[in-house]
Parts: sequence; structure tokens; C-alpha cells
Amino acid sequence: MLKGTLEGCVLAVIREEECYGYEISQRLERYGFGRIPEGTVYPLLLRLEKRGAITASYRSSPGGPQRKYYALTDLGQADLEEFYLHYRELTRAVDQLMKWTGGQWDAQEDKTAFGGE
Amino acid sequence: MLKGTLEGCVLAVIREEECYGYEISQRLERYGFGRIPEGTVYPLLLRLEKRGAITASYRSSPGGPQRKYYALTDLGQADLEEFYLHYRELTRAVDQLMKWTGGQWDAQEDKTAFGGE
DNA sequence: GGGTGCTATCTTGCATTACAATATAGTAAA
DNA sequence: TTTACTATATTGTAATGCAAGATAGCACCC
Repeated sequence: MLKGTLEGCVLAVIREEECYGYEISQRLERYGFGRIPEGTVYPLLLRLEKRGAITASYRSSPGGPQRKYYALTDLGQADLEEFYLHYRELTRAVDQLMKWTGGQWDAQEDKTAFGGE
Repeated sequence: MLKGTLEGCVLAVIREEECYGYEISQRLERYGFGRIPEGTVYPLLLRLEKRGAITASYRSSPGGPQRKYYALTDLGQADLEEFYLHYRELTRAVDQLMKWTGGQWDAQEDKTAFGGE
């Protein structure tokens, strides 16, 4: 369920701007996703590259080893589009399922609302 | 990532009304989640029961074997609350990341918008 | 009696995923 | 040389979703 969420997010980050693994991990954290460690990001990028959703090119870095920059292919853009459609379907379903409060989740004034039956 | 989405949804379904595994699978489909097969639901329910998030009680069925009805415990309600907070954090991050179009995802009139650069 | 089909639960085994841990290596400053 | 930050990659593990199949009750029909 929500299969490929992280994958979709990584595709979206790359789509914004070509970037490299180490950077993606940091950006995701800044975007409000938790900490996504390199041990997660690199294998994912290699999978995406192997599948043909992204392409890689090495560029030198000011201080440090070479960076492997990734860019979206047409396939990657299609994948991202499909992910987002699927994502929206799912969140619509979850939101509907959770809507029982009609927004009480947002209301800080009544924390007991949730268990209140 | 979005770990426990299905788990959270199952907890939410049970919270609405005590129900049994077979029914949960059908309800999830009606709610707009895809088909969630029994091979997914039953192991999940057993995990939740073992953890103490739900409790089970058998009741006879009109035609068919006994049904195992599940109900939320206090722990389950807390789990559900925590899931939803986490879920909202994550969807906020995804929505922000995807908002590059400012809504063009919703506009049917320009399907090329996504790949249009 | 035997067959089909729906209801209902559970188990086994597999593929994928997220991640910790680790290895490797370039640069730079102490 | 040691430390630290940058940067990529691999290995192994735990969890998850699910297909597939086993088991079983009940109802209907032949």
C-alpha cells in the first residue's frame, strides 16, 4: 500500500532539479520527510537507473569525491505521473476513512474527541 | 515510508464499528483502497491482536463459519491517533513537493503540463 | 450422496522495501 | 596522521503486502 511513495518523492525531487544521492537525502529531510538515510536512497537510485526512469552523469565536486547527478527520463516522468495519480486515489480514500471527526483532528481544544465514545 | 498505512486504515475501520477480517477486506475495497486480499488482512489482524491494539471475540454467523470480531483497545486508539499524525505530516510533505504546478495536476485540459518543459 | 459456491479463517512462502551497518575514497583542516 | 565532512555503494535484516493454498461451515441443487 502506497507502494513507491519514497520512489515517487525521489522522482519529484529530481524533476525539480538534477541532483545527486547525498543531496536528495538532505533535501527530503528539509521537505519534511524524516531522515532518509543514504542506505535507503542509493539502492533506490540504482533501481530507478536500472529501470530507465533516471539517467546518471558524474560531475566533479568542490571538495569531495565525484557527484553522480540524476535526471528524469520520459519514462521517469510517466512513472511520476502515475505515482501521483495513485497517491491521490489513496489519500482520498484515507481522508474519507478518517473524516469521521469532520476536522476534530485539527482542533486542539478537544483532545478527547478521538477516544470519546 | 508511510509505514503502517494499511495498519492505520484497518484500525480506523475497526474503530468505526466492530467487524471481522473478511468484512474489513470488503469494506476497504468499498472505501476506495484497492482490493486488499485476505492473505494481507488476516496476518495484519493477528499482529495487531498480539500487540494488544485490538481484541477479538467470536460470534456465530447466519450461514457460514464463526466470525472473529475485532474491537479497538485504548492502545489501538492511541496507535491510530499516532498514525494519523504521522500520515498528515507525510502527506503535507508530499503535497508540498508535488505542488510545483500549483494545481495543474487537477486540470484535465492540459495533460501535457507535466512533461511540458 | 455428491458437487458447486459462498462465507470465513489461517498458514506458507516469496518479492519488495527501508534501513542499519559497513566499506571505500576524495578533500581539507587540525 | 588523525579527524571530519563529503560522496557512493554493498550487505544483511526486518517488516510488509500478497499470491497460493489448506481448512471448514453452510446452502443449494442434482
